[in-house]
Amino acid sequence: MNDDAMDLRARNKQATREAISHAALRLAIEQGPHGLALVRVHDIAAAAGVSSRTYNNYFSSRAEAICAFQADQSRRAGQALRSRPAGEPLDQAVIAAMIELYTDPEPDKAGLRMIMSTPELEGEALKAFTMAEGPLVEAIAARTGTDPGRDLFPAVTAAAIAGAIRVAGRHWLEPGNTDSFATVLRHALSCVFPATPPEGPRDR
Amino acid sequence: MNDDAMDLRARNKQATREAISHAALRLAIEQGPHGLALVRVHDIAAAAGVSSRTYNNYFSSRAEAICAFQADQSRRAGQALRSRPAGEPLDQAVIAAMIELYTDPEPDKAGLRMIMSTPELEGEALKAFTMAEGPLVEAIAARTGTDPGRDLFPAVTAAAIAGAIRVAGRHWLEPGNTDSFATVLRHALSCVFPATPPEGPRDR
DNA sequence: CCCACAACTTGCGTGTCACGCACATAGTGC
DNA sequence: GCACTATGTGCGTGACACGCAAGTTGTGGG
Repeated sequence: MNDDAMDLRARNKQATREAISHAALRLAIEQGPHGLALVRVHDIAAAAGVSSRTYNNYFSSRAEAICAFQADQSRRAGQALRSRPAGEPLDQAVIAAMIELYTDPEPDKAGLRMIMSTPELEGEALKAFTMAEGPLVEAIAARTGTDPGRDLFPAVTAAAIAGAIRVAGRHWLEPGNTDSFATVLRHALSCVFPATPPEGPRDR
Repeated sequence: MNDDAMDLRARNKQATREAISHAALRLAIEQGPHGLALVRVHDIAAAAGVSSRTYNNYFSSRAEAICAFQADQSRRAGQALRSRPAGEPLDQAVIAAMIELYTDPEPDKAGLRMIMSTPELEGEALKAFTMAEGPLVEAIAARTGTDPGRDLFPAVTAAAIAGAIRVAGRHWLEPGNTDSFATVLRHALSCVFPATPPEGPRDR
């Protein structure tokens, strides 16, 4: 995260990666959901200032490059939950952590609309949201004292959270909606926790 | 579903579609998760008895063909839930409907392992599971008397259910597991409904 | 300060793929 | 039986993913 913590090589690599994914998303937004096929690999690479071959060293498909930002954000979900106070109940911790992660800053509506409403990107977008689950499972298990290998609760809850975030994004993009993303996300996550989950480890 | 309800054209089309997807899945399983690149479009088409061009008229990627069966099953989720008795509580209806849909017959372990543990298929597999959500939203909304356009509960719950089914599949495939899929699925879905959802329409 | 090594970028060649187009064939309804 | 439409097929084209080898840039030891 902090550039000073990496050597020059790692910083350059990170910068190249971000330049490519940023260029890919920008060009995709320019063409809109229906003109994705017009965004050539050559154009993305040129816009990022690298060769087409280098683009392929970082991403193996346009979809992967376009959705990279979303995927990176999802990867931070576990860390966001872990950074909440230890005593905080799971539902409150999850809601606070996810709102902080996904609304700082407010998501780019055009970018989110691009990756969530383009059929060719659908699979990669789902992968991006699903990437939050792995880290979340560990964080939830640690907070609730359950064993993710024996108890399905952490994995199911993580999947439900990721699904709620996705649903919140879809709802936020709808034309008539005027609420902030934080508001929508809070409502969506509240549906995941209608009641506080049971105390201590569960049987099986 | 019933062939007699379709004319000859539709039956032939359905048969071709199934022949292609079945051949694709079979060849993929033969090569295993690591040899997916060796399964050529030409081979799939030949195994299904059609030309490569026809294969492309039905599916636009190998992943789509291989995961077609899973996708078709997900599309029936809404109908499965609607076929439960009207008075049955949501949680019981969902659990009964999903167990019936996904364990009749017991899933093919090799096929499920193929689509769930092959990186190149990950996006398409997620799309396949997510396809259950649309029909489920309508069925849940109808059963709970909520408006899916105003209330996020049906969509979030549908996403949670689809996620639970996916988690159950992953857990069922783990080496040490000896339970039937119905058992695993029941446990996973129970995590989605720790308490009965509130009665009647919800605010917002 | 310099040099050997490792990491990264780049150009080229190859095999595969998705898809538009035009034509052949099969099913349908009058 | 006859037009009409839907579907299957062969061919050609443009794009892409990736292996390979050579050039370039950063790193660390002497």
